Amino acid sequence: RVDSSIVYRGMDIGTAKPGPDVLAAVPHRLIDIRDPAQAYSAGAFRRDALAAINEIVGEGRVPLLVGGTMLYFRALERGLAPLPKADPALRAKLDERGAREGWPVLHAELAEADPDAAAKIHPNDPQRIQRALEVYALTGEPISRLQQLTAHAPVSFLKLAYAPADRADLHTRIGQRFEAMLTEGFVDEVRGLYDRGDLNPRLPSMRSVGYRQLWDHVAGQISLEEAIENALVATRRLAKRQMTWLRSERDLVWFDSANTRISGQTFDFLRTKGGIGAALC
RNA sequence: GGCCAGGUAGCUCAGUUGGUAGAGCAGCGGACUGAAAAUCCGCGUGUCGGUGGUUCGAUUCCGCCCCUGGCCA
Repeated sequence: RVDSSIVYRGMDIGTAKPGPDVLAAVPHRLIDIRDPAQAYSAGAFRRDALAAINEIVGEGRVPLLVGGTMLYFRALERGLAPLPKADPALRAKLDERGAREGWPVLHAELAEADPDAAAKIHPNDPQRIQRALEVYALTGEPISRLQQLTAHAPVSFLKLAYAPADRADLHTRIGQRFEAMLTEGFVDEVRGLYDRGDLNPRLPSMRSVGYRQLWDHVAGQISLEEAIENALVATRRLAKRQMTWLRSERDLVWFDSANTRISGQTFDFLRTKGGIGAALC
């Protein structure tokens, strides 16, 4: 699975994780490999995914990659630069400075160390300013230079996109899916995570769509109605960003909701082609 | 049936002493290299309820009609 949220144990309903019956019938990788208190990353995904792909190919089988975390697909396909991984202590320090001095100040600092990166990063984008400064502090090298060393992945894909052609239809489906999640007990799932006591809303896991908004409700800050509306808005926006990624992909075969039975043919096609499948949903 | 208050963007509303209108939210487009379900950037999308009249010009003023809410019958 190419999915940044489904990696977390105990986050089942809100991530639309496949149930035990499906998992038993179709072997899935990269599910339930992290606790919600931990972080996952594009780099970790790339490492894990390549290992899983090698293993599956070694068994003479065809790996099928499915999911909607488009950065992970891109990291896998186009590779990642040799950058250091996150340094939580350093990030905490930068966060603190950003809150106190304002991110434009840190952006100005970045402009001194790495003008190229600063030119590409907006002064209001804390996450990227922080990352660029982090890389510079850790390596003494500008991130803009290191990114040029990106090595492509040793794999090739057949890329299939599956998305409703009509936006109104997409929004209707989002509403229905969220309704179903609530019926399955999504609120209780979030309450359980809240009650653990060691999680907080700044964690990557708890920033996930649905969890973040229901967390606000469970914490008593907003009503359930508001939380639901906020979650729906966040889901629609997520879907829109995924569409933006898909539109920027080349060599993509599109399917919409009217044409869902693609697995049989596609799989045969993949076997004869000897490639690796990728479904971007 | 009578009186009053409203009818402006998808929603909630502002505004124009008469020169065809703007905020928030929603929405749409884009960026994206170890947090990515994240983070950030950009964009008003409109028969100003309808129809006559006054006027060089009406969303704005006047008449009639329609709709919504409240009060009185």
